[in-house]
Amino acid sequence: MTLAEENYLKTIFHLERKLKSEVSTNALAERMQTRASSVTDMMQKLADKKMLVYKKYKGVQLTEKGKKAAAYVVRKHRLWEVFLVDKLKFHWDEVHEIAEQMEHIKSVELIKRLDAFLGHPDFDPHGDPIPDKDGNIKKAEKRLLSELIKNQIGICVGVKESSPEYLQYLDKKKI
Amino acid sequence: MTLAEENYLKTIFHLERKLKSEVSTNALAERMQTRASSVTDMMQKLADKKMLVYKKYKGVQLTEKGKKAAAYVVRKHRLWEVFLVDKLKFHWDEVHEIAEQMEHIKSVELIKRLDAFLGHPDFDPHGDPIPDKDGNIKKAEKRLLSELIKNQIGICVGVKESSPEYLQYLDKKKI
DNA sequence: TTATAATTTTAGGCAAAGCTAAATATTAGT
DNA sequence: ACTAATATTTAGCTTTGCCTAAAATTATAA
Repeated sequence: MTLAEENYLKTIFHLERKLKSEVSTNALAERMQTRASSVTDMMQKLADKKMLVYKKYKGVQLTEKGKKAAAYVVRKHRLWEVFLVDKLKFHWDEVHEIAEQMEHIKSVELIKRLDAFLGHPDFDPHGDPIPDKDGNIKKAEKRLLSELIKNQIGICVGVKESSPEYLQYLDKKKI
Repeated sequence: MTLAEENYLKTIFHLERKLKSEVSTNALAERMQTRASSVTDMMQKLADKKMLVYKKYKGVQLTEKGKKAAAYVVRKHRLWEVFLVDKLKFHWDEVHEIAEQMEHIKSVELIKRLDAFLGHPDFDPHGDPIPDKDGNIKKAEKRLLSELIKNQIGICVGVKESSPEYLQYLDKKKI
C-alpha cells in the first residue's frame, strides 16, 4: 500500500460513514484537494486491488478488505494523536497534520507497542473512537451539548468538528 | 526535501565521515542499493540545490548546507531510536528499520518535544552520538573493548557496527 | 422531452526516481 | 605509453500520481 492509496482509502472510509452511501468522484476530489480525473485513476487502481467496488459514473464503495485497511490507517492516526497530546503535550489543535504523516509508518509491532504504551486508549484527543486491530469501532454514548437542558449534567468527551480554529475557540471558552 | 533526497544526504554524510574523502558514485550506489546511473541523476539534482559539490567523475562532497540537513536527518533517526528502545521497549536490534521511516516526518516542533520527552539524550541505543539542532556532534571518549588490558575497567557505551545479527550475538554474550 | 448544465471518464502529458544499455572517462598493468 | 579494465555519465524508457482538455454520461429544468 502506497501513501497515496492509504490516503484515498481513509478518506473514502470517512465519507462513506458521513454520507451513508457510495462516494462520488467529485466528493472525493474535493476532500482530497485534487482533480476528479486523478480520483478516477486511483479508483480504478484500488478496484483492481479489490479494495473497493467501482462502477463507472456511480461512485465507489469499500469492500471488507478496503474497510479494514482504511480502519487500520485511522487507528494509527488516532493513536499517534493520543501520543502527541498525552506524552508530548501538544495542544489538541496542533496534532492532526503531524499524525497525518505518522499514520503511514509501516510496522505492526510499532502500533501494538504504542497502543500498550498509551494504555489502550479508546478515543483520540477529539473524542473520536480508535478502531481496534480488526477495524471495529466502538461508539460512545454521546449527545450534543446543544441538546442538553438547563442544569443537566454531562461530561465533555469530544467534538463533532475539529478544525484548529474551532478547537481554539473552545479553548478560549474554557470548554 | 523529498524522502529520496534526505536518504541520499544521510548516506553521503555517513560515508564522508567513514572514508574521510569525497564520496564516489559507486560507493553511494552500493550503500543505497541502487544503480550508479540513478546516483548520478540525484547528485546533479542535489548539486543544483547547493547541498553538495559535484564534479563529474570525481565524486561529491557535502556543502555546509548539505551537512546541516544531513545531520538533522541523523538527529531525527537517533532520537526516534531512543524513543523506540526507552519508551516502547523495543530491542536495540529491531529499531533501525522503523526509525528509517520516522526520520522523515516533517515537524520541527515534534522533534523539539520528542527530545525533551526523552530527556535530551546525547547518544542513541547503539552508542552513536545524536547531533544537536545545529548539526554539531559531540563525540564520546570511547575505546575498543579489544584495546582494554586484563582487569581494566570500563563502561560499555556502544557498538562500532550495529547489524541485527551482531547485536543479537552481543545479547547472547550478555554484553 | 429536449436542451443545457453538471459530473465523470478518457486521452495525452509531466515530474520524480528508478532502470538498462551505450557512450565516455579514468585507472592500471604491461 | 598504450591497451584493457573499471568507473561514471548519458540517453531513453518505466511507473506512480498528478494535471489539462476533450469526450461521454447523467441530471435538471423549461
